[in-house]
Order: sequence, then structure tokens, then C-alpha cells
Amino acid sequence: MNLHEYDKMSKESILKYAQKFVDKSLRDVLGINTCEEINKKILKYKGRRKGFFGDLVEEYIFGISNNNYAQADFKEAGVELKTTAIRQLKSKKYSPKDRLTLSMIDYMTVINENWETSSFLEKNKLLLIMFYLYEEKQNLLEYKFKIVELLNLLSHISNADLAQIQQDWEKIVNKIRRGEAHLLSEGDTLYLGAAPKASNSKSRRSQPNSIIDAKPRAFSLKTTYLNYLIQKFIGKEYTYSSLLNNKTLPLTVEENINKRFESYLNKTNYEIEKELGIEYIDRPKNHRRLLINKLLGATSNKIEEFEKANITLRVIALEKNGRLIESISFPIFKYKEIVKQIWEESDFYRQLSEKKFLFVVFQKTDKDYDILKKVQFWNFPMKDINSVKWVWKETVKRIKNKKANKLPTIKENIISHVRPHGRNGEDKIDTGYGTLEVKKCFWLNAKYIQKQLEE
DNA sequence: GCATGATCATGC
DNA sequence: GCATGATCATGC
Repeated sequence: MNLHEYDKMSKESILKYAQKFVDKSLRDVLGINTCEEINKKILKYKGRRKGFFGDLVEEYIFGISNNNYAQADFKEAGVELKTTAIRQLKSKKYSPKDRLTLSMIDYMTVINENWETSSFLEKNKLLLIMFYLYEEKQNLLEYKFKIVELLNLLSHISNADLAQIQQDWEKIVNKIRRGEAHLLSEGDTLYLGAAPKASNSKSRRSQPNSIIDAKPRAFSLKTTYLNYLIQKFIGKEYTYSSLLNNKTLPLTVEENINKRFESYLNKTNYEIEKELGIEYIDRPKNHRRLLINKLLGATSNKIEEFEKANITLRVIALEKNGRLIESISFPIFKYKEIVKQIWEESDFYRQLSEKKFLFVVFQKTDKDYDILKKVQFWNFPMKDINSVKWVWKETVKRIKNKKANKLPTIKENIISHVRPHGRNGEDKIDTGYGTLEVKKCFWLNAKYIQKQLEE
């Protein structure tokens, strides 16, 4: 392998060169002495430096020194280099380990930009992405590159995706303009997110129009959107139903949804079923969900745009008196694993900060029909995060104190609680201290969700 | 009416 | 076989 032999003026040459490293690791291509030199650096940083692998690739594979300023890595060709980790699932499918971090958000200057001439587009419109297979506790030198592709944000993705990314960018920038950079959350947006990017959880930056300092953040492609790109790169396009099956509807997701529901709101489920051509002899239990699927033009519970944007659709049936009585569950946690996590990197924190919900609200009546009341996107507001942090920390503390049977109840916190969620009372897992306990998960309290729906 | 624990239906 | 979404059962 001849290193550094490419034309840095030409994106084709850069790509062709980079693709030679597919199925190879740094150790495969660098000499013994160089590997020794890198090993010394690894020891020095003890794995504490994020982005270290990317720096190594820039330096040793491409022979460019790493830079922090807002200019592309391959300046002349306008190409930005990204190295990012993928995992291989049991099903052999590749999936991204993380979001793909793009450029840092400069809160002070971004508010004066517009999309077409934004520094975001300037820096990220052409990305050379090198996906490598990550395995825990493996030496960086052994990571093997698996997929190497050039991604042109302006021409390689669909018009709808680009329109959505533009809308996401504008949503983020508008929030900063309002002096709310400290309230940014990845759940605010769909494909492009404002991801936290700090050397430590304490670091803060000043923002315009507010005296409150905000976490440093970078524009990033969400994990779920990156997953879609990966499948596309390896030739496996998503086959789920798309919201764009009807060409007269808007390109961006929220507008598309609002438009679809417009004419059905305040109608009964029977009326809507009739309009959509649904007829039952025996009404199935999930009839509300089936109605919504049909309304969205979906043939299963999965919808392309929702998968890409990490949106979960929840059908809510309010009681006759308007009360919401059921809380909302999150995935089961494993006692042995949650005690090893830290809050900012915990599953629950990630779910709250990255996920978006689409609530479709029905109201039950005295009769045997429901009324479709409203459709609302919702993501967890970051101003409430400290309350949930308490619940999470308390949960971890109690498990560590061998009290997995006494986790925070709904009375202990107004936003969240812990409750069983197994198949039945016998569906138990290891507590990590020699006993078994029924599977449990975090829930968002029904009352809290109801308040959110009313706001 | 609500807290709490439990379980069902469905589909991946 | 299991996670997920949705709902039920019981008792205070």
C-alpha cells in the first residue's frame, strides 16, 4: 500500500484512495515503527481523547495535520473527512454506534447566517465518510474500515430529506436566536440535530440574547438517520412505507402529518374508518393504531420518515372525562448494566433527549365510538431534565443498595417513575446482587404527559 | 380516583 | 422469543 498517494485537489482521487482501505486496519497498512509510535500516544491519552482515531487517520493515512478551524480538511477539493464507528448486530446488520458529528455550532455567529450561505453547508456539503467496525476494548489500530463513501448533502440525498435538514437547521438557529441555546435538545429536530459536544459535562459557552451559558453543541446527523444512510450505502434501501406516497403532500415531516390529519380531526373513528374504507366484523384491539396506519398510508407499524427521525407514534385514548390514565413506558433496563452507567450517557437520558413522540389523541365517549381529538409532536423539554435525573440517580442508588424491589414510585416524582414491565410476575432478571427481580422500566407519569398535551 | 403491579396483543 | 405498546386488575 502506497500511503499518501492521491490528488488532494480531486474528490474522485481522494475517494478512490480512501476506498483502498476497506477491510483494512491501521495496523494492516502502517509499519511496525509507526504502530509503536501510535501505541505510545494511546497510552498517553488512555483513551480519553474523543476523535483521536479520526486524527490518526488524517495524519497517517492522508498526511494532513488536524485542524479545528472552519475550513474543509481537503480544502481544494472541498471535502470534509469523517471517521465514525459502526457495530455489527447479531443479525449481521451494521448499525451506527453514534450520531455523526459535523461542525461545531458557533452560537454568536450562526444567528446571522442563512441556510444557503451557512457555514454549516460550506463545511459539510461534501463528506468523505469512513465507517469502521468498532469493538469494545479493541486497540484503535485494529479497527477495520468497512464502508467508505462520499456524501454530497446537496445532491446525494432526496429533496425531501434535504428540505427536512434545512428545516431542522432553521429550527436550531431560531432557538438560538431566541436566547434558548441552553434548552437545545436533539429531540427538537428530525434528521439534523444539535448534539452536545463537550470535553466534559461542565463546560459551557456564552450565547446571544441570554445571560445563561449553554452546553457546546455541534450539528450532527442523528443516529437513526445515519443508520438509514448506511443501509443505503450497502445497497439496502428502507422498504417501509413513506409519507411521500402522496405527491400532493408537503415534503417535511411535521407539515406532512398535520396536512394528513387536517380533515379528520374531531370526527369519530367510525366516520374516519368509513372514509378510509376500513370495515370490521370483529373490531381488533389495536383498531385505533390500524386506523392511523391507514390514514398515514402505511402498511405496517414502521414508516420510513419515523425510522429516520427516531419518532415513536403513540396512540392515546383519553377517558370520557378527558383524563389520561396511562403512563408512557420506556424500554426495560438491566439492573446489572444501569449501575455501570453515568446519567449523561445513560439509555434513559439518550431516549429522553433524542427521541420524538407523535401523540395521536382519541377521546372516548359514552357511546361505543371515539373522537380523534388531535395530533401532536412532542419531545422531552430539557428544562425538566433535572427532575428526571433525580429519578434515574435514585434508581441506580437503590439497586446498588440491593433495593431493586423498591424503586422510585409515581408519588416520589411528578414527571417519572419506575414500574414493572415484564410478560408477567415471573419475568425476572438478575439484580446483580444474587437475586432475581421482575423486569422494570422508566415511565413518564400520565399526569405529566396530560399537562404536556394541554400546553 | 389513583397507585401499583401485572398482563395481553401484536409484530418484529 | 421477546420487546413494545396498550391496557387491565386490585386495593386503598
